[in-house]
Amino acid sequence: MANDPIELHIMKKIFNAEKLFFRIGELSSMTGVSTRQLRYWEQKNYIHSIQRDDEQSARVFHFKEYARVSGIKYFLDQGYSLQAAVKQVNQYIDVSHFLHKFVKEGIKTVKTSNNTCEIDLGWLDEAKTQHLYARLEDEKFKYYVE
DNA sequence: GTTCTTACA
DNA sequence: TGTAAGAA
Repeated sequence: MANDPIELHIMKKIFNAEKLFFRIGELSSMTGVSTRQLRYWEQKNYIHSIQRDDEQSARVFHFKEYARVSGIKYFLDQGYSLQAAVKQVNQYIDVSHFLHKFVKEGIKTVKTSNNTCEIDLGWLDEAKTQHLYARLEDEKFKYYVE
């Protein structure tokens, strides 16, 4: 069974981050950002919570907001203004989207056995005559065309 | 007990 | 941005 290819959509089901939600108190203790700040940042449209039934009900934040808040907090601690910190975080989130897209589309199948790994990176050419593979050898990835 | 808004420092 | 109030 160890040689069965790993399917990425199964991994996504095993760890489905889309289902993670937090209330303001949790998000605050997770990030070290006060609830007062979180409410203010949301009012400024720097972060967003999920649609509420009415303005009096508790905010609910998606896990992606945890990454955003943590990022803003990081750059704030580095001395950036709140505005500049948000701008920095937006750039990093853009990069993370590109990387996610790259992994999602670029990795076809993964085979593993005994601490080795082979990743099928798909067709190398338009004519689809050659596949590009990455293999783990001696703790390092090497690339092959076959 | 937690979160909400509003208001003041 | 922190803190305190009273309500939900």
